[in-house]
Amino acid sequence: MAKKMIPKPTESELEILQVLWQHGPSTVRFVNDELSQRREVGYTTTLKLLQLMLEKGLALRDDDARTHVYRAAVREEETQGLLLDKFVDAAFGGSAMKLVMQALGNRRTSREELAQIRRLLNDIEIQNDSNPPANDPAL
Amino acid sequence: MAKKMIPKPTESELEILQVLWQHGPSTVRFVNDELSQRREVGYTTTLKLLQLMLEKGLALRDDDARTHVYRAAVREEETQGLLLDKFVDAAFGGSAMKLVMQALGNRRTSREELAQIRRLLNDIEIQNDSNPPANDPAL
DNA sequence: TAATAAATACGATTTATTTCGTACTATATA
DNA sequence: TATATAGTACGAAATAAATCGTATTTATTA
Repeated sequence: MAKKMIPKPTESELEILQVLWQHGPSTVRFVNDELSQRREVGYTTTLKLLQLMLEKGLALRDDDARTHVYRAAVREEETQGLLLDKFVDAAFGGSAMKLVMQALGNRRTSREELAQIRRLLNDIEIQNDSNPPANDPAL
Repeated sequence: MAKKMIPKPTESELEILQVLWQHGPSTVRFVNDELSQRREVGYTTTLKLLQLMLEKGLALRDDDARTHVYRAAVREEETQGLLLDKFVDAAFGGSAMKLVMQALGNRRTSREELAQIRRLLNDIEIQNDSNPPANDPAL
């Protein structure tokens, strides 16, 4: 039996998750204020979204006090990874490479960021070398 | 005045665009056959989608013959870039860096692909050097 | 030529998502 | 304490997207 089967967040839910990830446990008021900085959104709309997220298992809440406090029930990296997979499939026909090239090619990337990527690349190559694939043509 | 204001394709429309980008101008029948390999979808559903895409300016068609031929009206890289921007915002809080690190970190990347990225990194650094930002701390 | 098959057109339904109004309850304050 | 304020609950409307059924037309073939 599947453990929980938490669904993929919708656009609006993701927007809220960003707030919760970034700021930690928050009241509806706070989340709504944050969202309102980006676009117009009614208080009860945000409330309803958070209630739905609770039902879906995307959020948890502490309702001991009158003013409830919500927090993310899904981890940031995990969720991003999931969404990334779907996105690579949907928009790049499954090629993560094409996505990376686009992301790097089409925007300004600072020296520090470039260095960061180089370090990651090095790490990956070390991984590859100490753990070569069974069908490595070099073998 | 905005030139055309072609809307962002929906999930299903994107799926169809992938077919058109990959195979070129296609009949409804062909597109539907391709989609059917991935999931169940009725012929008239695909037809309707293509008709909507035509209205929205996402697709063009040649209806000289009885059997119409549709083709993409938007370029692949351009559309991917647009969607990528939105996605980085929605899922990664605007940090393309985080996205790239995730994409590279969480999946197997071959030596050839790694080399390809290094080449791109080099190109970008050369660009940066010949065209340094006004507030470059190194200056 | 009559019947069958293959295609388009398009309204209508279904499903998912977002938004909001209103009722109700608890707290704060004049 | 009475009133105003801030909060939650929740149904329902509004919107967006996908799906489908059926009518109609054109081509194929028996």
